Amino acid sequence: MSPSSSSPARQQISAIGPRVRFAPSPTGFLHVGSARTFIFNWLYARHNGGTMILRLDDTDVERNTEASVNSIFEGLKWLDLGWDEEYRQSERIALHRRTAEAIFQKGLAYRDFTPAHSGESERSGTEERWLFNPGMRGLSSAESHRRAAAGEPFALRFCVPREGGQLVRFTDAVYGEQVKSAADIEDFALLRSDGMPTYHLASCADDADLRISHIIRGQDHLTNTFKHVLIFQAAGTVPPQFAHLPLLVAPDGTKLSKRRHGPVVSVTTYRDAGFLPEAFLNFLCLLGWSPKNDREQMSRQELVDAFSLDGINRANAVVNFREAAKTLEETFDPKALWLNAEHIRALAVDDLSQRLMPIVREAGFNVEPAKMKRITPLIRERMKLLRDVLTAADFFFVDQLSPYDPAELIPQKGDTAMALKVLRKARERLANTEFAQDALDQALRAAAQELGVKAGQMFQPIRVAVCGRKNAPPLFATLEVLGRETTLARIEQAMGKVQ
RNA sequence: GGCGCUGUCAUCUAACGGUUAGGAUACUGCCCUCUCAAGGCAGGUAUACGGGUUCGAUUCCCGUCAGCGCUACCA
Repeated sequence: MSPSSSSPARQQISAIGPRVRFAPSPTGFLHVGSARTFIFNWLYARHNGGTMILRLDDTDVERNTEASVNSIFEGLKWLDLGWDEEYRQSERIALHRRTAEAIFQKGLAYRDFTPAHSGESERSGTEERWLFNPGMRGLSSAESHRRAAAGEPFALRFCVPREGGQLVRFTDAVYGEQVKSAADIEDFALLRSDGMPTYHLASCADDADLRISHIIRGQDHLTNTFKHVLIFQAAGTVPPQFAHLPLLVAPDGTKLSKRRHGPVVSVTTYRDAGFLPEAFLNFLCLLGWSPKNDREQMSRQELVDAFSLDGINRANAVVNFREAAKTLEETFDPKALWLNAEHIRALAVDDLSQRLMPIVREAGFNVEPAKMKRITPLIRERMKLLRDVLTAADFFFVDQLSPYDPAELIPQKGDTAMALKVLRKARERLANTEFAQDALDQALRAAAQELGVKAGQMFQPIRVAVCGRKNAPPLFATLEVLGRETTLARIEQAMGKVQ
């Protein structure tokens, strides 16, 4: 399950089970849409006992960066799903060229000597649709060879059959039977004029060579698939099975993009905000896929067991995040937050506690793991994000409470006098009560009765004195963890504030 | 513009011709309760529109509208 070291040398190809791949192009950080594609591939592989392959599609030297490669690994590492084989397209260019050459030899591709970025490309500016350049497609082979031999640069284009109303077809596991007239497909490039393979060529050549059995990818490739089928056939291989995934879109319906939508589309944003990888995984799975039994909160293993291509639907799914939200929490899709809270509550206390430690430490608090373990059960039902530990349990970490409004110390339907009376009583009683939940509970309730105030009126001033705010975890458990010394000191301070 | 795909509550989705169109999130109210949460209960909101086919359409067909994707020597 751990990533194999990047040895591009031919690895043992397993003949057992499906072989799927995730093939990102390293032009930015790991996008949530990409992460979901990875996840669906991984789920399919694991459910069917197959092989998960990571392939970096880095043939575009202009735009690929090593920083992007790193950030993709960073995101995938956080997801913690792993893969079985790893390749880099840039190390397999010889294969791509061989494939292109073979297609050319069969007469299924031709040289296009049109200079790159020439006036010709302005065709995209016009409303004209471009299918091919007759002058180049119709070049005699003698002429073609002559110009190539003379060193004139050319791109290699696939010669799409456009006579006789040929149809290109394939079956998509999600979108069903797909048919398109070959006449509607343009003569796409296989090799650039610098000899580098294009995405279409490299991708198909690698898929064939790596014996990929199922291509599971975004629906933005659905139309491209017709070209790919043409390439596979020209290369003399049987196309793999296809399954296209509905796209993830923003609330405005447009494709998720960093430029338009900001950091909410980056996987690391979720990590840094305190999402549990298993919750994030769960959330993404529910976008465009359904187990069909109304299950929502699912563990990694449950997802593997339940996953099936049949459950994938066809309509785009919107990630319901909010741009321009005031708080971090409001930024995320509410369902993602809810699922995260569910997963947090499903975690064992020790486990959660360990995950909380680094966050607390990074925030500058020095807390012993043993103490954290005692705090965790008090706050875990009050967290949506791991980072919430900082606001939910802050008073456990500090020596000195940050300033709060003394008015908060005044109980419901009470006054300053009552607050003072309660605090005084609490100080007295807490000085010689055992600091254990039950004992504290009994002692303070009894004290309330003696004072003739309601339990709530008794507890609130103490809570505010000790936590610095009205809303906090259950009081007795809190006091128990805080201990007598801290509790009494804070009550003392509170008394000073009311006067 | 051409080609392709899609259209069920605000959002994620279920219902493979027959359901009072189900669940979840979010929202509102009530209960529980030492506050806040969590939990329980209850509530409102949906089949884009128009035609067919059928005894019967969310479901099948056609059209309209809308959205998205592709239309690069990007991936």
